Amino acid sequence: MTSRTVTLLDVARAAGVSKSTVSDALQGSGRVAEATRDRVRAVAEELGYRPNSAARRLRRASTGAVGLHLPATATRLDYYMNLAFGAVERAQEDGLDMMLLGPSGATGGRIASRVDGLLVIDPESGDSAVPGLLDAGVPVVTGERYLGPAGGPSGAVVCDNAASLTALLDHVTERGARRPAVLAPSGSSAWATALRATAGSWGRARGVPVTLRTVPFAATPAEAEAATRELLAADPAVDAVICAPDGSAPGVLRAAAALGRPVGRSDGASGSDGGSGRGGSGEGAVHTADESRGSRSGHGGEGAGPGGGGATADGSSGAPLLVASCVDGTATRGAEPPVTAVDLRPAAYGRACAALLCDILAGRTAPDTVRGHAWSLEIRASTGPSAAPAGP
Amino acid sequence: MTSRTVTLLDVARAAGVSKSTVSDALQGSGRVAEATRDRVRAVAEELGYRPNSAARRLRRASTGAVGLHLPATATRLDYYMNLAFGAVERAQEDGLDMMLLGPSGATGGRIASRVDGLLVIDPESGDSAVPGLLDAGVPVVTGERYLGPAGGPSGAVVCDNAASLTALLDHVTERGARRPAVLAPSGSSAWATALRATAGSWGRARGVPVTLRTVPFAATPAEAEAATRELLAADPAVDAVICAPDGSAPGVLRAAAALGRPVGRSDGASGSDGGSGRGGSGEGAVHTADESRGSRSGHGGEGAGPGGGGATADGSSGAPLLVASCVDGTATRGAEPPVTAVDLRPAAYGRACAALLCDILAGRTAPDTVRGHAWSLEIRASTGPSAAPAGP
DNA sequence: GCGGAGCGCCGGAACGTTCCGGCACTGGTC
DNA sequence: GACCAGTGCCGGAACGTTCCGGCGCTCCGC
Repeated sequence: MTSRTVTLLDVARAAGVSKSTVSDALQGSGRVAEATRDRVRAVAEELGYRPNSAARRLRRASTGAVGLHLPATATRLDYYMNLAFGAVERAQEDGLDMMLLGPSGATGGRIASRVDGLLVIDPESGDSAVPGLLDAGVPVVTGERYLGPAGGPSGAVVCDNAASLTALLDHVTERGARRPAVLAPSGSSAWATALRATAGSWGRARGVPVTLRTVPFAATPAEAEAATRELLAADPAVDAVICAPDGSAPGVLRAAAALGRPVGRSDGASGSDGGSGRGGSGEGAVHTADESRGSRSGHGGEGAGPGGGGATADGSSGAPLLVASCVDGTATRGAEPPVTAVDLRPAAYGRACAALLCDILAGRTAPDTVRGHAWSLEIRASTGPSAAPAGP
Repeated sequence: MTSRTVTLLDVARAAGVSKSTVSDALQGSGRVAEATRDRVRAVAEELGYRPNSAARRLRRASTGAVGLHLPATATRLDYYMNLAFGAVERAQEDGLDMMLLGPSGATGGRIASRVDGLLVIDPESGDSAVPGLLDAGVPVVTGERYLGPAGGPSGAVVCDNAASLTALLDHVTERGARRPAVLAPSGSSAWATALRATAGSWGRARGVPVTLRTVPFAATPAEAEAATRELLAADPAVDAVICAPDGSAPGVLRAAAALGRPVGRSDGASGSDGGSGRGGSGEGAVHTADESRGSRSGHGGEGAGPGGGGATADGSSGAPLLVASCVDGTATRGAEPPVTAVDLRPAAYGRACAALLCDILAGRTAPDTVRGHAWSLEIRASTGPSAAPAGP
């Protein structure tokens, strides 16, 4: 309160050494006797010395901060919130601050002077801020690859989205689905692109018709519901819906309910408990409602051909529907029934991105390193009896 | 690429003036002839001069950045994501960067040297990071008041939570509810505290028993569901549930469904459309079930003893239930039926907080200014026929 | 006893900016 | 014609740190 701030020089005078020695002692660098080092540390502590970061940065020519860019459409998705906090936490371990960059990214030109590196998550080639970020002159790590015209070399942390969708498709097939459909995200992000491609290739490889339908990158439940309704109206033989966007799975469930399609595997003889006391989300809820709907099988989605013919003519109304999502989150975990999903582990993903950037900045790894990030399949009631009853 | 960075001195030499003149010319300060100013500007532009922020900050003793602290439990809530982006956007307008502070806030002591001001959102007295932030020595603006031991003076942007819950209670009463219940958040945030207090005082003032039940600050749908089940089991006469936490409303709806309580107003003679074609979430779902409800007004109160005695013994099962939420968001908008909620307008709230901080930093307003933030009540199907049919 | 190696510490010199005092010059006034 | 006010520009001095070269001292080997 009295004196403004306490500087290196103050500590030096108090400790009876020069400012260089104080700097060396506190930084751990240079050659300083252990006794001196301890004394300086004690004095600094006592005086409440805090290094002036602006001065340090000026001298060291590094800002001590990294920037974080998220997709503009992200504001609805808790996925990115978790990712951001994971990244912050990891960056902090390396003493780096995290600047949250606005979606506009209008500060493109001068961003390089304020951060040492950049984290660009799910870059979309449609995002006008991205190119400026990619060659801002600082190391960049992208979360998922950038598919637009490349700038300078940049690291990346990628998920094997083809594998995860494949796992999902394999899973529902194993659980009895014969005609899966995929609600794939639009847009040009690597994630969206990979999912659309995989939906097609998986079907061709397995000889199974996969209905592909495109929905917005950050589709709302209502949009997913509408898409599902249209999907099922066009082809009632569809017996599994894998919906990609975060948070939209409840819409699929609602559509299923409205159309009288029970969700989950039919043979899962889970006694419908009549609300047994407290706690965890019971399974119940899904009960048939057999109206005979006009069950004409129109010519379906854009990707798929006319699909596997005949056989499904009708009578499939009321048939069970398996539901799964490509992104786990509050919505899938909390849905009724809980929805099988690929857990991308966003916090860990954020950590991984930050870790790679830290490693690059510290020179511990090459600036164009690409690392993978593991996902896991969370099997829940929406694709059959879950492995373990979900605890509270 | 050739020469490293272009400095003020480079511009000065190129323009044939001194560095002071360049500085004055570009900053708009000082006395510089208009012709010189233009020339310097042109040269700077041509050379691609970017001021070194570290040097500027060192000299000016300001960092050009503000910190943002969010509740540790926030990672699930898109509310805070929206708020954060609103704040970033506003700060950017004043040329300020936004640093995302980790939930741990372990960097407490030295934070003052890295930011010019702090935004602390929904500070909870249980959050150990908050006190350190509040007297970090820089101006602080809190989103909602901090109820713990106060540090230095700080500005605040507050919502009238008492008024919004009152509006909600008034609304459900007007729509026929006689025994509302509130699922109020635990914890010591101003928001939670106000809601708990208002639930009690509103009931006392109106002579209406209000059942108060506490749920976690960031309750999951499952937790809200369990709470609602217990609530309705203990007192089936409850005919409206107002659930506070963001994202948890679907749980209330599920509990209602499981207990056979239709959601919405019974008299809302909305022709039950049989799923008319495409798009928007239909209203459906609400169908009468006119049993005579026991309409006695027990002595409610927050403590809620064993609940209103007799009279409600039974028979009220199947009576309609009104549902509303204190926080609007994806979950309430996308629910089936859509849930009436108080829209706190998080992005605007974030903007308002940032705006106040900017004003304080710029000396445009006193450091302990308190401003209000307006909310709006979004009436939807869960409390009766919505005013306007929800568009897509 | 003397040269050299190495250890411990020190004194500047940057880093790029802003700000303050001051200098030269112009033009008006008594 | 001398003085004064005002304008336009400049030079240096900070801001607080890190880094580099160097200086004295101790200790060892021959």
